[in-house]
Amino acid sequence: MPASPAPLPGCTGPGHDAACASCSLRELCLPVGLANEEMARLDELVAGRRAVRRGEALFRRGDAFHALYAVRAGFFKTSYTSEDGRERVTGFQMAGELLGLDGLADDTHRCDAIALEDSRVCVIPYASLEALSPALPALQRQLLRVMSREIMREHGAMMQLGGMRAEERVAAFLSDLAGRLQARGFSPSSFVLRMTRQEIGTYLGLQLETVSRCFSRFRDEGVLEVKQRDIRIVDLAALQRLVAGGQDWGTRA
Amino acid sequence: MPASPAPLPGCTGPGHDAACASCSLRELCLPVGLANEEMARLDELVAGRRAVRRGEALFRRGDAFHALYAVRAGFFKTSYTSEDGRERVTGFQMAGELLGLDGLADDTHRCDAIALEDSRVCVIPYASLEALSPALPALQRQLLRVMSREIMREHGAMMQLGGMRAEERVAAFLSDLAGRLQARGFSPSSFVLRMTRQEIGTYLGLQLETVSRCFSRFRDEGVLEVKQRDIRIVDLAALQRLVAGGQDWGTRA
DNA sequence: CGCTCGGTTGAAAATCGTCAAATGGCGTGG
DNA sequence: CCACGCCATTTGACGATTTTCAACCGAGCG
Repeated sequence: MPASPAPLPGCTGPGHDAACASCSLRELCLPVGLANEEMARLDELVAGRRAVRRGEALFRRGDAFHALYAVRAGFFKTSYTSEDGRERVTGFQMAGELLGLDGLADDTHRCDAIALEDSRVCVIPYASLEALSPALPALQRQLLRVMSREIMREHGAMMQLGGMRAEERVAAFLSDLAGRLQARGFSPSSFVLRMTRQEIGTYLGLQLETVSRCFSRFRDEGVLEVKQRDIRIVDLAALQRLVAGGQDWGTRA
Repeated sequence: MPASPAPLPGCTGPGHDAACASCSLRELCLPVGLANEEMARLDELVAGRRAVRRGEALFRRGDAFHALYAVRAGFFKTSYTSEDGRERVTGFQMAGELLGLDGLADDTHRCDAIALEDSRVCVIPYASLEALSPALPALQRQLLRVMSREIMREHGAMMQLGGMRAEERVAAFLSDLAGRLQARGFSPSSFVLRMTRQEIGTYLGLQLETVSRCFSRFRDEGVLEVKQRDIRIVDLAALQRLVAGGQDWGTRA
């Protein structure tokens, strides 16, 4: 790690403990495809880090938009909350994923971002990003790519859900989660859900009871081991078959 | 219209008949918020126009990505098609809306864009856009905004659908359509659907029969007049109440 | 130790998908 | 110009899935 000293012990200070160049997430984060020198400049941009404790908001709907956030560690959900207090989860974000893109549209965040466990993020002031962008075409390109990917993700994942039944949705959810965990070097088969059944439900467009029942059925079928939020995927292939099956009839005859 | 002569009679030539500055869609299209001089430069970028006849593809999944398209007139759908020929519609685009953003992620289009009526688009080569971008921060900003909006649109519209029942989805669909038509100076209450019930269905995650039944029910309730694809919205407020109601219980108890 | 919250499970009710048939428009070809 | 056939749409009946309502369990916390 050439650009920065070893990770600092205290991590809530103004500086950040790992430069982009030495960050283990650089292959999943904004710096994808940037040359070392470019990465260094992006690095200067990162205004600092912020710790968000479980249950706290990184930003809330209505907040002025002035920064993007890269999740460094932890787990977030983004959601809309209607006046009467009911919420719809729009996504779950883990390390290496970007938060705050929703604010670009009109300089105001349109959803809440809540930490589901104690988390840390890199703060990337948007003004600086914009200022630096002309000098770093690769960065701008990457930013657009990330956004495009985001569009595809929603577009893909969510739209597909439209044509799936409950079991298939839950299978898709678990399979997606497993894939993302694996990409980050975590076990794709054994993990702890950071969100409640209710949150999964509103994300998938299902009732919490239905989600619970799906978990139970998978357990009964030997596909999954479930103990509350501890999940062990026994037969990932089976889950993926379910997903594929559901996509297939897509719009069915 | 200072910059260009009146719309030319023949419109399939290499040039385009209305410069961005004089285009009636400039408030809805990429040029939003650009100064006149900036618009002129964007204008130079537009490599030309392309006519796409009903049923033809503007681009298909797998096509190399090299341009964005602004719909100048007409109506498109974007969709994924699985191997067995079933398709899922991911969106409908009308004049002033951008197509092709899906290709940014990895330089390959990930969905099909099909004209639902004879249409014309402005072709904006992405290489030029990227090259010009550093000199036109406002343009870049606008591009990001459009993408952010797109994300919110999907995220918003689609996610909401997750928690809605069939009637509410169809109401949301019609109400959204009415709003977009109005923004373009068309009648928001009387219009012709350019897509089939099936396409609406796959877009909303419903069966075509269910869509048809919803139309019929709305007709019976005096909310709508339906004659095949001719639609007249009699009571828009009622539709909007349905949508709001559906969002409210959002994730229900 | 009692409480609350999250999760599980059951049974009844409602919604939506599935299958089937009939109608009507539109374009093609005679 | 008309007849034919295909496709989109509508409508009905039935069945499957999912929601709703309700009760219960277990873990964590004051």
